[in-house]
Amino acid sequence: MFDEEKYRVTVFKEEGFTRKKCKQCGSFFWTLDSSRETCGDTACVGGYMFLKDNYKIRRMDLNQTIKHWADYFTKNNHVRIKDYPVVARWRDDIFFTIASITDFQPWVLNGTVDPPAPSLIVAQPCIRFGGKGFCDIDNVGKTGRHLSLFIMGGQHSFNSKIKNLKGYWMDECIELNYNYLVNELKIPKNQITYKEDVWQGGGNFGPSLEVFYNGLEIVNNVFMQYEVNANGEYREMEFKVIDVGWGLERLTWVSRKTPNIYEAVFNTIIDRVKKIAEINIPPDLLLEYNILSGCMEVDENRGDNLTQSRMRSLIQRYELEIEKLQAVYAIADHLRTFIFALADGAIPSNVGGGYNIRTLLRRVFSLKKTLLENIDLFEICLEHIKTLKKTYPRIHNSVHLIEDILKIELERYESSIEKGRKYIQNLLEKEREITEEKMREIYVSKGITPETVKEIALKMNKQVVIPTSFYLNISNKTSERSVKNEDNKLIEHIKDLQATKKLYYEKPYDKKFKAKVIKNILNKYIILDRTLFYPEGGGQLGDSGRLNNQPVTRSFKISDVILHELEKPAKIEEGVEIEGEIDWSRRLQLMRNHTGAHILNNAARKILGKHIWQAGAEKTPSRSRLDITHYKSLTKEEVSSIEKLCNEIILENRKVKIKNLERNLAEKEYGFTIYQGGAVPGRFLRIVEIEGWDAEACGGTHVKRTGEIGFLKIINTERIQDGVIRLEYLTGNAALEYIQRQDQELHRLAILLNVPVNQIYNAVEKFYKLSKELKKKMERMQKTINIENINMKLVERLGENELYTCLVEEATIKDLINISAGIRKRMKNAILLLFSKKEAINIVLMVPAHITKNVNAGLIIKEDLKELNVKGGGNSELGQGVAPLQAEIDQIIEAVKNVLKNKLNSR
RNA sequence: GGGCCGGUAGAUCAGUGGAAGAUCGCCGCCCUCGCACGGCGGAGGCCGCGGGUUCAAAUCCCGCCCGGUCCA
Repeated sequence: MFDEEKYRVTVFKEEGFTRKKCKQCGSFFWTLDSSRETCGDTACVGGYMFLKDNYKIRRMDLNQTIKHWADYFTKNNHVRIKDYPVVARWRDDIFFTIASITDFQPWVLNGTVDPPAPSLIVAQPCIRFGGKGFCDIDNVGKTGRHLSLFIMGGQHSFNSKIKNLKGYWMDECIELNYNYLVNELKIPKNQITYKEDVWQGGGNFGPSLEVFYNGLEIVNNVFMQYEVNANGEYREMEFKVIDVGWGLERLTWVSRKTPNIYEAVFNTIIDRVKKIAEINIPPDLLLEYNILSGCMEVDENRGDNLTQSRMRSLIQRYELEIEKLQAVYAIADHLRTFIFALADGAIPSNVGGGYNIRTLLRRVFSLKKTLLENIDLFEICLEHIKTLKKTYPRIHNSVHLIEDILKIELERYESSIEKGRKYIQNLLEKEREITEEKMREIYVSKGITPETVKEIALKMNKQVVIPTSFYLNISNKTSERSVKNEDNKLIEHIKDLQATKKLYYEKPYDKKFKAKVIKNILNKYIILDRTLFYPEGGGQLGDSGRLNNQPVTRSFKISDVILHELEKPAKIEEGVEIEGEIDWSRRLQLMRNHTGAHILNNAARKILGKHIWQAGAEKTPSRSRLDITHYKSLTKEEVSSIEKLCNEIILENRKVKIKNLERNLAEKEYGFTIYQGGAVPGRFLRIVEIEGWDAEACGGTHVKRTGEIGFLKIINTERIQDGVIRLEYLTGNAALEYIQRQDQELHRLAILLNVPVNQIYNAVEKFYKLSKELKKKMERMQKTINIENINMKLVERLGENELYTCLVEEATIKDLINISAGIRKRMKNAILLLFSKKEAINIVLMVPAHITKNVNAGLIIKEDLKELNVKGGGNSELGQGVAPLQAEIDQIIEAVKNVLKNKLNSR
């Protein structure tokens, strides 16, 4: 796409790099070694060849690497900024921070917010679970270089004349980086190659140069320079950005020359586990094996057959030990990701990013179970924390959770496996084979893999075939959601209008205002130059009220224009001044609920731990709810502690301060906990701070002091999904009314039961038990009943059988059946025809088992009594049915008698 | 966020429109000097909740709640 000159930077000219074409992959690359034929990519050079190099490089651990790297760039005019959380709360398109550039998307890159400095660096932990070109979890442990979490050394420079940002561009960038590699890290220069590539994403693109050290990519230099429009035309951007990502763990690896990246970064953990698991592989053999392992990416080319067989022959006698060792690597990696994610507020769950965390943990459990029974996962986590906290002190946030969550997740995993095992055993006993269809259903609905099915089948001496490309065929057939497009039509009407002035921020306690009508759309939507009406947003409902006495039912905004929706069409002329009034009691209640949400959120954080984040919220005047991230249901005690703490904050009558801050400043001053409500757009953030308690970026309306909330009552909590707890709460009048209603109900109950309120529970328990006992007693009596004490009449002798009938007062069908069964026990030959009158005439016909070859009781009721308006059915021994109240019982008896006579005589 | 599977005795589950079951556990009795085993008997159920269809619903339909699981 770009020609040679685009990549020919000053360093290449000065040092004498030449451009060559890789004989393996065909890419162009730059090198100082005129005899080199390959670009330096892992597969092209046949593995991690740098491990065979004899050059001495300073040995560093990961913390030292980060410091070494950061020191170099800060000495060279870069500002080091604090890294962002791994959970990307400021983004609504991704769950995790996947690159250092993520920190600046979208606000810096789209020009809304200025970067903290023209040239900066950040040691950004990034999590990648999969996706095209990203780390596939299956590669971790096997390829020697893949990690599910890695520290990306982000090196960024921003260039814009308009914004007065004077960064640097390609020449300077490559020179700077080249000097670091050669002079600081002491990597031999003739082993360094620069591979040409084109980077693109999000409508932007530009040239990139990937830097390899003899088989290992260690830096990628991306120069975002062009943008593409809808027609495919492109033009140079005014705002140009350098996006360089250093693989900091890879630098550590290069410095230590261990067989793979895991041994370099997790060495303390791996040494210990190796002893426990008794893994002993000769070091030179492991090195040889790992040099080749770089070509074994699971998703892409699995390495050619030659490499595979060479690897196999290398480890012949150590196959199990290699497998174990790779499990150790994967576990060490996964647990590091787990604790990092936990520290930044992610929780294992069946939805969202939490699901990735759960999958990761289950992989750990499974590897431990099959290969490394004796290792202690919690200890490994603690070891990670010990190392990581030197650079990332916040990692400590997760320490109080790890043990508990590991325990809970393990229990869930095991019970899930156990359930699956039973289900499969059951299925295999009944079915001869398991179809592919069934296999798919089992996996999707119960999470049992075909491998597990096969394993269980094998133990039962049954054959099961695992379908080919099984996992590829699991696709999601989700229906598209229909999008409400009424708002889209409105966009046409408002696109040239100015932003509405927001009076509700300046004067949050005003009820009336005057404003000019800017536009009237279809006599339904009114747009003013200014308004007190708060538009729906941030989980808070919009205001209702009146405009010139016309009721307004809803207010909402499209970009910065606020629309007032009228209840019924009204002619409000454009250009005139009108008077508006908001429904104050409703607004006040919304304000109480909103400030209440902030208090509640932090109270939950204080009581339950730092992993608590807002996961959603809704505030209506009557009822509000706040969803928080937490990994198990709340106990009654926890709920009342949270409630108590909330009300203390309310009683302390703290100030609620509101200020607008530049995004960078707000993040710096208050930290990332300001993003409780999710992504907030714009350069300035409106920070709502409850003095000494909580600060959040929030566009809602709030009371001035917490005391105005009056009282906060949590009325219900539920687990709406794994990892998310919903708290329903009320404030102010609504809370009081709720308590009063509860109180009234209790008193009604107390009067009914004739006991004091505090004894209601005991009283109800007593009555409940009594009613159960009576029901039992009744059934027992019905079953022991005798013909004599129930007024049975003999209708007819039919050979050895006798037809009896009886009308039982006040009996249900079920009673009749119980009575019949009771009599049957004593009189084996009786044919019983019982009736009772309730809403209709109930009929039960019970015949002895030995005559059912001739007589079918159910069929008699169903077929032979049709003419008498009897409806019903049953099995051969027992028929049941009903007839209308006015039917003649005698006629029914007569009919049954005749049918029986016929059937029994004709045998 | 979307899809799928499930909720029946203390536990594990069977029951696909016609009398609510099995196994384990629990209680009592027999056997034994005693225990375990064995034998006999018994207790234990709002069949998740709420509607609907039907003469009749654990069973069919709709909604909700709860649990599990897969995919983004």
